[in-house]
Amino acid sequence: MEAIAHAAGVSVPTVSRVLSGRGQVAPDTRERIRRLLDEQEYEARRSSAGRSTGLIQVVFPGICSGWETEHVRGIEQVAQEAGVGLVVSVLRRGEALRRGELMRTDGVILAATSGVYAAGARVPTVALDPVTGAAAGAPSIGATNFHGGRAVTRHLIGLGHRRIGLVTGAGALRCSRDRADGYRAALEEAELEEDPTLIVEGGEFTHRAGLVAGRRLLAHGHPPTAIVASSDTMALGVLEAARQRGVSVPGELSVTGFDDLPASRWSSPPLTTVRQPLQEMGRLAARTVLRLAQGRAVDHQDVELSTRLIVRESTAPPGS
Amino acid sequence: MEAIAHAAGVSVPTVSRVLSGRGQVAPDTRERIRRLLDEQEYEARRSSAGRSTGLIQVVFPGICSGWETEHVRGIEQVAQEAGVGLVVSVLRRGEALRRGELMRTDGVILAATSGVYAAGARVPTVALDPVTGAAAGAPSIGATNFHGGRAVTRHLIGLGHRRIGLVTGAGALRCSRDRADGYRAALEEAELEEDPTLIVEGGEFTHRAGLVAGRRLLAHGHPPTAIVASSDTMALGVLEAARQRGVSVPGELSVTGFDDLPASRWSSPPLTTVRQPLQEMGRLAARTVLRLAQGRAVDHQDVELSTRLIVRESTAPPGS
DNA sequence: CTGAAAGCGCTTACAG
DNA sequence: CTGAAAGCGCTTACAG
Repeated sequence: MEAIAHAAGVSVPTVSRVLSGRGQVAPDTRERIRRLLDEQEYEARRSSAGRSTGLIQVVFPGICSGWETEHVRGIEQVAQEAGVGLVVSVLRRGEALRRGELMRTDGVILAATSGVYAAGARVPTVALDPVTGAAAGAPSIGATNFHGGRAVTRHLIGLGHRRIGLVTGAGALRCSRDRADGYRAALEEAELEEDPTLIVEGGEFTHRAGLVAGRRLLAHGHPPTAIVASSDTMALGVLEAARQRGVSVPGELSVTGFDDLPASRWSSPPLTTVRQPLQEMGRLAARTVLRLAQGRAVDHQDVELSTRLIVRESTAPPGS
Repeated sequence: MEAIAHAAGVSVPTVSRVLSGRGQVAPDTRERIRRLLDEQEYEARRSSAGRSTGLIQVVFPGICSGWETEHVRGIEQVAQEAGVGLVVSVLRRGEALRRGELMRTDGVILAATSGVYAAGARVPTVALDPVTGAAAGAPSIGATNFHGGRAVTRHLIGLGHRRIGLVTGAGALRCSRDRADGYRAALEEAELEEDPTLIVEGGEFTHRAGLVAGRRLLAHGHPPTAIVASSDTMALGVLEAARQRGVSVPGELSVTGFDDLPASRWSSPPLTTVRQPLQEMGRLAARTVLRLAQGRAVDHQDVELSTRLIVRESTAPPGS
C-alpha cells in the first residue's frame, strides 16, 4: 500500500480511502490510484498474507451437463466435512481468471480447465480431468479413460459389429484422446481396420455436438452399425439423430456413452455406457487440495480411478 | 479479541496464536480459548466488520438434479459480471448452517431452503423457490406455479382426459402446493370431481419418488389415463414405471413434467412439461442479493416469473 | 479533497 | 509456554 501511495504521489490514507470506498477522493486521484492497484495486482494483506480463507474453489469451463453437477456433489461433501466453503467459478476457454479471484481461496481445483491461466497465482492447485500438457506440476485426478474406451469398443466387437463409428470429445482434454486411443486399441486387437471416415470430431461434450456428429455418421454412404460417443450427453444427441432419421436403436444401430450420468438411465433406450466415478473423483480432488493447502505432501502425483462398462439396452448385435 | 483474552485469563497475543495456529500454546489453554471463541461466535474483524467479502452464497437442500445446475448457471453469470465469487453450499433439511459460514459472505440465496436457520445471521437474504412461511421479510423469487399446474392440467382435459392423476412434490415448498392448486383449479373449472385416490404425495422431487408414485397410480383398480408429475425428474420416474408395467406412453398413458430441464427433451418420448425460467430466476436472485448487499432497496418484495406450457410427445388423447 | 497523527486489531520477534 | 513491547497494515477523526 505504501508502494502504491508512493507511486501515485499521495499518502497512505488516500489509497486506503480508494480501497474502502469511504471518504472523499478527487475523481482523477481515485482513477490514478485504481489504475496502479490494477497494474500491481494489489491484494489486501488481509486476504493473502498466508492466512487461511476457509474456502476452496473449483473452476469449470462451463456448466452444461450433469458432469459438473456430479463433481460438485463430491467436492461439496468433502468441503462441508472439512468446514470450508466451496466457490464455484466458470472460466470459458481462453479467458483468464483474474488473479484476485484465485488468491482469495486456499486452493483451486481446475476441472477440465487449463492451468496456464492460474500459473501466476501461487495457490495450491489440483487438475481434475486434466487438460493436455497444462497445470505443470499440479497433481491430477482422472479416470482410466483408455480402458473405458477399449472396454465399450470390445463390447461392440463382441456383439458382432465390424463398422463402428467414433464421436470424439473436447480435443484439449486428455480424457478425450485416451478414450479414442482405447477405441483404436480395441479395433487393432480385433484386427479391424480403422476407417477414418467413421471418426468424427465432436469438439465439445454436448448434446448438440452429438446430434451433429450422429447425423454425419448416419448420412455416410456405408454407415456404421454402432457408434461410440465420447460422453453420455453426446450419446443422447446421437440417439436423437437416429430418431430423426427413423433408425431404430439398438435394432439398426447400437449407441454407447461415457460417464454414466443419471440421464443415461432415463433415456430410451437406457444407454450402455462407461461408468466414471465422478463424485469420488471430486472427493479425491477436494481432499488433495486441502492437503496441499495445509502444506502437506500428496500421496500420488497423478491418479486415475477405475472405470466400468455398464451394459444397458442401447447395444445389441448388428441387424437384430 | 481483547474480550476473549480477558475471559480466558490470558494476553491478546496468546489468543492470536490460537487463531493463527502459529506458535506454541499449552493444550489446555488452547482448548479453553477455542471454547470461548466458539461460544462468542468470534469472527475476525477482518471478515465481518462491514467490509465486503466479494462473495455471495447459494444454499440448496441437496444437489440431485438439473434443477440446481440451471440455477447455478444463472447465479454464476451475474456473480461473474459483478466480479464477486459464488459459494455453493448444501444444507440438508433440518440441518443448521453454521453461522460463520453465512457471515463470510455478503449475501445468501436460499434455494428451496428454509430461512429459519439463517435468521440469526444478519446477512442479506433472498429466497429462491421459497419454503412456505419461512425467510420472513426476505424478498422471494419464484415462478407462476399455479398457472403452470393449471395449464398442463387444462391441456390434458382438452385432449379428452377425465381421470388425471397427480404426483405432488416436496410438501414444504410453496411451489409444490401452487402446482397442486393449479391442478385442482383446472379440474374444478371443467367440472371434474377430484378423486383423492388419484393424488399421490411424492414427497421429494426425485426420479425415485416419481417411480414409486407412478407404480402406485398404475396399480390403481381404475387407473388414470394421464399423470401430472410435479417435476421433470419425477415425470421421468413415472415414465420408467410405465415402461416396467408395459404401459405405452402416450398411447395408453399421458405423462407431464414441470421445469423443462434439458433431460425432458432427451427422454423418450420427449416430455410435455411446463417451462420455468430457472436460469433467469437465478440471475434475478443474484442481482437482488447484490442490491441488498450494497444497502440498496429492492424493486419488488416477491416476484413470480412466468411459466409456459411446452407440448411434446408424452401427451395424447386417451386410448389413442 | 488531502495529509499528519492517533488508533485499531492483530502478529511477531524476544525475553524469560 | 507465555507476556510486554514493538511493529504492520490499514482506517478514522481532525485540521486545514
